[in-house]
Amino acid sequence: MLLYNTLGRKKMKFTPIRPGKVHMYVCGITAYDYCHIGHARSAVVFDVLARRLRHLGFDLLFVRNFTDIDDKIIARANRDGRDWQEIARTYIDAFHEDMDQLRVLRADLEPRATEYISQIQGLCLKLIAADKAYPTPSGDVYFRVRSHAPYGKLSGRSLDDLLVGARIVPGEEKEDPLDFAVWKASKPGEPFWNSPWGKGRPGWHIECSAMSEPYLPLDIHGGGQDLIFPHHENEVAQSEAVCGCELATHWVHNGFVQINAEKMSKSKGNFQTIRQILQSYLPETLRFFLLSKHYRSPIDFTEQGLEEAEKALHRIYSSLLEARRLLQRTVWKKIALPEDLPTEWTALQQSFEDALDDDVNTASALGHIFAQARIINRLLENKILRSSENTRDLLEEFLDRATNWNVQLGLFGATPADFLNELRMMRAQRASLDIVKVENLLRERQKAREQKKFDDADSLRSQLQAIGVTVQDTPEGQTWDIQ
RNA sequence: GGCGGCAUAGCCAAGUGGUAAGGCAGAGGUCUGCAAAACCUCCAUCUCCAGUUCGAAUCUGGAUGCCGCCUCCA
Repeated sequence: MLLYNTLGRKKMKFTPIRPGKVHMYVCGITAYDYCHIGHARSAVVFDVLARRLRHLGFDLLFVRNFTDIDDKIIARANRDGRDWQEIARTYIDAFHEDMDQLRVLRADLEPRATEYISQIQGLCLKLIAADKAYPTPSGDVYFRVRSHAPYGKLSGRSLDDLLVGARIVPGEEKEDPLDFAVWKASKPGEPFWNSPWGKGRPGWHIECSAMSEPYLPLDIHGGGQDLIFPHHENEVAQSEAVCGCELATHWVHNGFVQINAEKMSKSKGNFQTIRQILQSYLPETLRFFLLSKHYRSPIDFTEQGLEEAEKALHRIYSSLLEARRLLQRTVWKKIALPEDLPTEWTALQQSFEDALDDDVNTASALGHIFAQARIINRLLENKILRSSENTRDLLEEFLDRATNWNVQLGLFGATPADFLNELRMMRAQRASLDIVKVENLLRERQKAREQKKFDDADSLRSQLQAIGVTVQDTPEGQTWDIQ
């Protein structure tokens, strides 16, 4: 498969270092608040990559860490008057709840920074021994950036470029403004661990170097694009300074979720949490929305986007529902299908697979799914072909493919009738619809229709339409939906 | 200021040299007691300019606009 590599800035054929085995490390969250949809995107993107790698037969070891000690966690604990460890636990649990909803599979290993304190200190010692880092009188340890020639190779920056933008804080004990902390002396009242340099806690970047160390070299290292610099650049420097190998051969970075064409972030305060969105939309809607654009491009988060994702899901699930219904038929006839149809049918699924192999192009892959649904719908509509044995075979294959899509994308895996029902309820809730009133009107209309009082029936339909409900008459009776 | 990315129909969005996937919305038609859904048909020459090429949305140069990173951030 082709995978874009930030290191080199082009799509490259993905070949694991150890034949058949893939080590993938993705930077997880800092647990100090509920996850927003930016976190959701990153998680969903790497979830699909993980699913794809497994589908291709790779033995995948997927590691996603938690940062459970950090300035923000401490700040949050102080603000809420809670213990910092409790804060971290709370939001790690919330992360799991949210991600389970979004059908993001758990990583194989989910290490937490505080479980790796001794390894972190060990790394610091190695860096100091190699002259790559130095302690200061106040108990900080800094990485000596200028001692590491390849620094900047991932983010494509030169040290001199960086220096211009570097923040120079007076009174710091750094040898060079570019140096960054691998170990920070703790301030009074802050959590600390004893260390050779006094009481302190790890710097952010070193945590990941310590947690990924047992699995080096990594085949894939991932995270959001904002982590490229400085986080990943610093990780590269730390890890490669001591491990004698490349930290990772492939660097994969997902694009941002934007609001009004601007980056959504906590610092801008324009973020929406996953749980806020899930109050109004189904998890699968959000997942579909996030996968409807290529993972490296920015995606603009809008209500309209979610509603379109909803309609798109509705289309596929309706198709699956009708396919299942027709398959209940017991008598099938020998009727040939149009000549080019089987070829097209096979090609579409191949295109789906090819799209995923081309840098995880989920947007393209989804397009090929819709094209398949159209073929199915066409057969379902055709009064002659719908009773063909060949159609039956295609319908069965369609359902099998949906299972495959579910395995690889985490979409279309629900029972169609259940999904459509949940969707209707979610839409009813958004419209603050009085379900009891709807059902009463439906009953009246049912009666009117049975008595062939079509004017009354139409009037009731209008009333329902006025409150947003669209009624459909099917052979099984009335159904309704909200547009 | 340095580094990087993006610009495709009314909206969303694939497409990295061979003649524009898909979704939403819209128009006409089939089906229907009437509808809805579904199906059929229609709906773009790819920001602009200049190059390379038999041939470019796709490559090169330039212009314009938008975004990101350089400070915590998925």
